[in-house]
Amino acid sequence: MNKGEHTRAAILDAALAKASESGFESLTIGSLAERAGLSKSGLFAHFGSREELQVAAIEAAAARFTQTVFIPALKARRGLPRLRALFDHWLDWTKRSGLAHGCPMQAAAVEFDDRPGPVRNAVIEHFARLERELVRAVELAIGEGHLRTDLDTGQFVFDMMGVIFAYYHNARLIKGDKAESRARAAFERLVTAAAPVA
Amino acid sequence: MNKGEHTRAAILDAALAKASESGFESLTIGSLAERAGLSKSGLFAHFGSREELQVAAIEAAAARFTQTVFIPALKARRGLPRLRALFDHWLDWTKRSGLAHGCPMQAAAVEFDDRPGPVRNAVIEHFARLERELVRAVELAIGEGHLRTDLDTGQFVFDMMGVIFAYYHNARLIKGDKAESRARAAFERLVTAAAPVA
DNA sequence: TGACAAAAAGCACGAACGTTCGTATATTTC
DNA sequence: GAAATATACGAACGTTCGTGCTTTTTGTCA
Repeated sequence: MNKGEHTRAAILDAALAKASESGFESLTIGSLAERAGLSKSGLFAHFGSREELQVAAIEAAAARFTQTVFIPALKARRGLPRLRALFDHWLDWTKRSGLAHGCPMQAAAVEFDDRPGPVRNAVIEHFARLERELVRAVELAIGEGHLRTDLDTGQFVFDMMGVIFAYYHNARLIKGDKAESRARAAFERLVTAAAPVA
Repeated sequence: MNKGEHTRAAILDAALAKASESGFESLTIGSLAERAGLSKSGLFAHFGSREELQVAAIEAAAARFTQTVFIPALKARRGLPRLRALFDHWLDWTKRSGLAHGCPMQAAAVEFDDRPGPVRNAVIEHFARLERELVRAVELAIGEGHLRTDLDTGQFVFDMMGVIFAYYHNARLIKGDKAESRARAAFERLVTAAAPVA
């Protein structure tokens, strides 16, 4: 890896950590340069603009999500086990990837849902791909005979995302210690309701 | 109402509209003054600081939520009908209160979940009260015989909030037109699963 | 080791930030 | 109507914002 690519990666690391704490809107050139141990202009040179920096940070977060959630889940047997693995890794992916202060993608989704532009497009793209992959995983589980054949896959994914959102809300804002157990219980109820008819 | 209180209310109206669009962090004195037709200093005099302005905006949003969601729901018969009314009004409360660009409380929850201070405290207080009221509504439904007596009320509220979060995510970011029908379907499944044993 | 490219820093800019003044004009109270 | 208070204004503060330009340092390879 080049020197330039190396520092660029380091900058994005710092950017993700900061975005996890206080959102992507807090990604200012100055504060990020200080955190990364660079001068403003030195950092700025790596990205053409602040917006490009934000987009790069979104893409870095998405890549890390893939690396922390999807890739490891492939080790589980396909079907329901893999779907469970996806859910498990999704629950604690922020901890496992050093972003202990919350899911940056969710923050980005809320911050940019009404602000058209490249950043919003990047966020939308990530969630669209995430949804596609989840639907595919559910379909695989159906194919393996682990879930009902007449299951509404889109609805299942919708419900699953709701559980995740509720978990992050509870764990981060309220600091409720029951968040994880409730999230798991909710997911189990989802799976049970989608089980094949006996 | 005094002249001062009147303009203060007008400022908070503008603040809520802006926060609905682009979050509470976007509530700058200058831009808000321009939108409200005041000078920066004129607006500033109504609040001791930007932070106090943000807190006031949170409280105004919470009050409007109460007015748009809870108060009208009291007209429904207590028990399950009222719980349904709460869910219905919660789904479209942003439209019905002129905040078409999304739920400001959810935005605030994500923006401030890791930033201690008065703003965060105000957000936490709102969600704590919301949760209390929801639990109470569920308990009433149990008392009326509309829901199982052994229902885990906290879990039910957790699930219900998940549905709402998934709805707002889908409707706002993805602009999915199925968001509402899926949210209603998810809530119905929740209610069915919590129905009394026959 | 020297030449050349890449990377980082230095410097400056206009604009916007929150905040503090002093002052002028409405509004309320007597 | 006079006195007192509320309300709003405009100017300026020091700071930070994003973004250009130029210069210096650093890395890379013949």
